[in-house]
Amino acid sequence: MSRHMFADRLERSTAPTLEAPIKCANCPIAERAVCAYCEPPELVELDQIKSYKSFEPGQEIVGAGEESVMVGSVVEGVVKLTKTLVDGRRQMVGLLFPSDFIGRAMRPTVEYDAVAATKVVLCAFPKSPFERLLKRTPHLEQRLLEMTLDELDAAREWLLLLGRKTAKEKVASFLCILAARTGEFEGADAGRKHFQIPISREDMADYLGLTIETVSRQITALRKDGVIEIDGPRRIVVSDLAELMETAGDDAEGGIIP
Amino acid sequence: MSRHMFADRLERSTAPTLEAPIKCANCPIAERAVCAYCEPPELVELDQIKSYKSFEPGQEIVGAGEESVMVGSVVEGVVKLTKTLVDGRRQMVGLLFPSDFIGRAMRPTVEYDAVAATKVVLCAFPKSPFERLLKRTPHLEQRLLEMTLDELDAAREWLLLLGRKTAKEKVASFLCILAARTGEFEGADAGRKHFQIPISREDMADYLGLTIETVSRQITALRKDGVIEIDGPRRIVVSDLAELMETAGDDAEGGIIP
DNA sequence: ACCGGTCCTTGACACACGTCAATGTCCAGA
DNA sequence: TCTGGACATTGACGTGTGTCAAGGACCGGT
Repeated sequence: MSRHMFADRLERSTAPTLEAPIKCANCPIAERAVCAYCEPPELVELDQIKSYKSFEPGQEIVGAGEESVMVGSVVEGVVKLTKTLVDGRRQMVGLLFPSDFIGRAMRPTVEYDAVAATKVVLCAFPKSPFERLLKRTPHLEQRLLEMTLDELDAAREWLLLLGRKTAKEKVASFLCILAARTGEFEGADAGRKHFQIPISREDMADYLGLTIETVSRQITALRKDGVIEIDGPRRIVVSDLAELMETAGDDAEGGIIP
Repeated sequence: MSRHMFADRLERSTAPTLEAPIKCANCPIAERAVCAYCEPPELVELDQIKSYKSFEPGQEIVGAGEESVMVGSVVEGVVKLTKTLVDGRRQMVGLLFPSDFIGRAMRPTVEYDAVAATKVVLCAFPKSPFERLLKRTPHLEQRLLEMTLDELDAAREWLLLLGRKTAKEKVASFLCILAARTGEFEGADAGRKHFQIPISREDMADYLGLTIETVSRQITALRKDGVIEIDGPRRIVVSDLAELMETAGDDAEGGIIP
């Protein structure tokens, strides 16, 4: 995934005239707010205050307790949000993929650490003008509300996972979520699906409330069960998606893959 | 807490004229939307579609998978939101107190069971007219966004609790949260604080991702440590709030009690 | 007062997962 | 090619919490 690939995708497909909406790769905020036919002034303003920011793997984007000054969208890469107890125990509380909203609109401070899990490109807006724009642009506010509701739904599914699932179910659930979120960009044929795990075992452990050793053992167990195949620590082939979902413990019709 | 107490609190303090805002006890939706000075038409409409609904302890308010037809506010009592795995393991994913929003605006179905944990009174609005109103009333939508953001913050703190805290820390954290949410209505003097636990041990276990036996044991342990005193299973006296928060594992300055 | 049910507490034991430690794999840099 | 470090896997063992079971406390109905 080279830098010049990013550059390509970030090119606007059209100029920001009032006649045509702006295309902003993987940034639904800019893309949707920018509707030339209903609110021309906002469109240009939002486009003008946006900027792209890049981060290396492991680099901190913003830390817990800091003042919230930017909001935006993930354009490329994966961002992890984590909370840490005084003695160092860490729990992931958010995992953001391209097109996800990042930042805390309408809140003064950040309550978690946001760290790049891979190379990351953000489409960022300064918080104050974005909020002013938000108040004047109902359909933008509505869009933000919908994204927040999505995150809340995901968080509630996550609570169930952390509180009541076994280690094996946790790992299987995580792979299901990954298959749903990243698999769309990769191969899939008749129940088989292959994709990259974009984060380390340590990050998986922080996501699932486990240790890296347990994560590793459960992945091995799933391989021995014939549910997945492994090609290097980061490359997964799901042999039978239905069986993986069975192992994850959710209802078969449960909406993991919408 | 008698029925006639509810009736008292539900009385409108003023008539719903355009000159004076409506008071709706513990329903910030109706109370805030109803601002006679900025949006008179919405105010009257919101007041006209609202209705009060009562539920007995254990009664289901709405079930997972059902169509979402009502939204509203908790006026009296405590509502639990739970998710259940196919084999019956249950996890609480929300615990609503008076003034909390309940229901799923902008979503077609409900993804969890909502059950009255105590006697409950809701201030309810039919979903469709409420949503239409929402789109025409930016400050109402903004209010809903803020409440959703609050819930998301609480959910993230909850993820940390479920994923990384010990049983003792979980129970202590829960008591801290209760002290913050219900203690305001009860006694408090110089570090000491007493309040009722409004839910059963089973509900606590579902909240904390534990079994009732472990919850019971940890409460006993906290009592033996001298952190709390017990007067019947539902009545708690926090001897030293600072020490309880210490036991909960959060940073001392961490914002459990805002 | 007595009974039955529900809720809570306490104890003995089991096991899933954490902890500690060793080994393997891969890759960048010398 | 060798080496050091980061990351992942595997094994042996310990422990926190679940499971199973018994008993206590309370409450409403008869």
